[in-house]
Amino acid sequence: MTIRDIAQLSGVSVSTVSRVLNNHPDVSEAVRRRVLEVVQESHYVPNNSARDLVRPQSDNIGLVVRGIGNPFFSPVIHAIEAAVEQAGYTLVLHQIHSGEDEMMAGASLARSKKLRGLVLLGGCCDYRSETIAALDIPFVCCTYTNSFGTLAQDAYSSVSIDDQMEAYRAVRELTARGHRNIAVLLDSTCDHSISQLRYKGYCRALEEAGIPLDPRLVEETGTFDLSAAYEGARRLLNRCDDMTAIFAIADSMAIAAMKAVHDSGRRVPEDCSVIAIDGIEISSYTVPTLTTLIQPADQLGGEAVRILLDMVEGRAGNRHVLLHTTLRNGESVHAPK
Amino acid sequence: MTIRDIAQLSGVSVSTVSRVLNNHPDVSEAVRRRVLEVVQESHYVPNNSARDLVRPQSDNIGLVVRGIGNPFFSPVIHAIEAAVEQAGYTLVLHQIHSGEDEMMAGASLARSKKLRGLVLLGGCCDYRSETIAALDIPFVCCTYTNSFGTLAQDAYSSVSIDDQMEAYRAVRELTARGHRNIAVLLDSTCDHSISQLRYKGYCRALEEAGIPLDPRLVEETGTFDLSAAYEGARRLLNRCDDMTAIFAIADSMAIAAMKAVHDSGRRVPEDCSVIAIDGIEISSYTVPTLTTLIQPADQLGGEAVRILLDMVEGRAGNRHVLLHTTLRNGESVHAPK
DNA sequence: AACGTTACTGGAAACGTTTCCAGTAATTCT
DNA sequence: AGAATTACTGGAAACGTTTCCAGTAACGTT
Repeated sequence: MTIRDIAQLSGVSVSTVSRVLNNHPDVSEAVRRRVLEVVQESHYVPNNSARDLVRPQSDNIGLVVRGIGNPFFSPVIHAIEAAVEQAGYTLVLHQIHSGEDEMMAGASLARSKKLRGLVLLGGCCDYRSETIAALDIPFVCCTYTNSFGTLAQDAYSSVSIDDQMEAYRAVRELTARGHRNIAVLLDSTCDHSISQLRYKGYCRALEEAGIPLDPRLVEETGTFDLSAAYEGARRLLNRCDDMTAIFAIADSMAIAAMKAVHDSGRRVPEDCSVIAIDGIEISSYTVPTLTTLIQPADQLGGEAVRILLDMVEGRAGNRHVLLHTTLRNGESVHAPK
Repeated sequence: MTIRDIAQLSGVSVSTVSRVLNNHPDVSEAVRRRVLEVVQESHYVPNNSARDLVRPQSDNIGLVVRGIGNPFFSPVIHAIEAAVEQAGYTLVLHQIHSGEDEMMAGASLARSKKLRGLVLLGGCCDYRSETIAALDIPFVCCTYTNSFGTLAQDAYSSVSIDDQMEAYRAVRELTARGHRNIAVLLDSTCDHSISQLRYKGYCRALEEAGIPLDPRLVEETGTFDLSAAYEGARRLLNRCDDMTAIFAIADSMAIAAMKAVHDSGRRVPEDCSVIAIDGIEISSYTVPTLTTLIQPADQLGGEAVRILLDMVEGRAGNRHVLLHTTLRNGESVHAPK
């Protein structure tokens, strides 16, 4: 079933059918109705490949995400999709796995799907100029900042929270209450990641409170899943019985950590406070509820798309936007005994 | 940058470049290397649209999922993607929202992307023969059974747990321990859904235990999110102070329910037991851990793809597979006081 | 030496659209 | 009435691939 069949069936030319399908003005009402009718009853859907092939540019926006399963990403992806659709574009979603390079995946996707722009979600940000050059469409990084200075900042956009600063704020919630033996639970799925930035914030907060950095209190899990976080927290609990608080760099890790605290016979928050950054839905339904800095997920996704489309449609150049978290005062933080 | 440029740059014809790119045998080693080299350094990626357009059939398998955010789907999607990729196909993921008809979305996707087969995840299963006919490629439904008899069973495949039976098993865990005032927490995002099947299992278990069905103990939430489940559980708790157990039809709802129980001043499981079906990762990190029937998510996804590819490649016809859950004995179930 | 194979390569058609250009009929203007 | 405009329609090229077919050169065989 092609456009030619439709043309034949409705007794008009191929061009006319095309015009009807694309809402071009120059077609009579009678013909338009007739064609639409035929289209309807023959279940015809235009072949997207042919369409994309001939159009000078597609309406495709790519989203490359590392780990769709990450619960924090759910609302972000949702917001991105909504914004993209609302603007009349189509979202092409591509997941990448631990080994892959998201930049390469993005470049490949961009060429093969003729993308207008690209959103990168949850990647490692160790891009170099050559890599960026390989990708010659506008792109925006979501959920991490470039604070390492190795990137060509003016070649792309970003929108994220200030990971280092927010981590600093989180840890200050603890130091302000008098905690001094504060552990940090990191993940290390990639080198220059969010994890490192948040770790820096942790260090700064300690330093400012005059607390020396104690390597025993730093725990880095190899993979990003709950069992790894749980085991990490267990090691911390075994190693440091003077620890009074844990800063986890993600809500999901914090949930695992709270469980580990509980299983060790201690209580959250009386014996050990837990704080995190993210604000996923489920963390306000745990017992106790998690105290965390909520990332504005909707805004993150929405803003990312807005910035990207500004670039795509030539309204504005690239820019870097920082959003702020809001503290949710749950039940998992307390002054130390 | 097209295949013609590559041909020019490497001094061979377009056909030859194509052959190199598609690993056809009839090309000399020297030429192959030369072409590959040029491809490499010019970052050339074939245009997928053109490719799909000309090939008699694509390598695309579609996945239409209702609510990517559902945590239970994460491992299923992961398994599906892995299996599809492993078989040399490409997964095209499409999310649909509450209002949309997944069958129509699937049909549209199928035509426009030239899909070889389709996986439907988490939809409502109110298909009629006409609708199925509109989609003329093999498809497999994942995560729900057809127990309503309204479907043309031999027109498609399915793989899922026996929702009614497993719900029955879950509730029997409660009746066997002596519970008699057992509530059920349903969602109602679509009419003929998993929810209804699990509800039937609940009814059967009660009947078998000689417990009359009490409508006060049936709570149906409008939407599928944690806050709705939480509110539903709260209503139950307010309404029935003789209730000693809750059967939630999904882990995530159960987590919200446990929170509601806790917030009402009662304890899980001493005052109120909670059991569910799903087995998402996080539900074994709650306090207390959730007792639930674990669905074999990996197997579900893997089997779905296997069945689908059997149909696509003509190795076998359609079939309906039922998988079994395994009980995870958590801490959320106890005998009533 | 002529021939059939084999190994490789190039030309060209085809896939299903969109869009530019040209053409026709109807309508309005002078 | 004729010219100019308008409203609509059809033809054909183009998009970037793959693949069929034909062609050439080198090689072994009789």
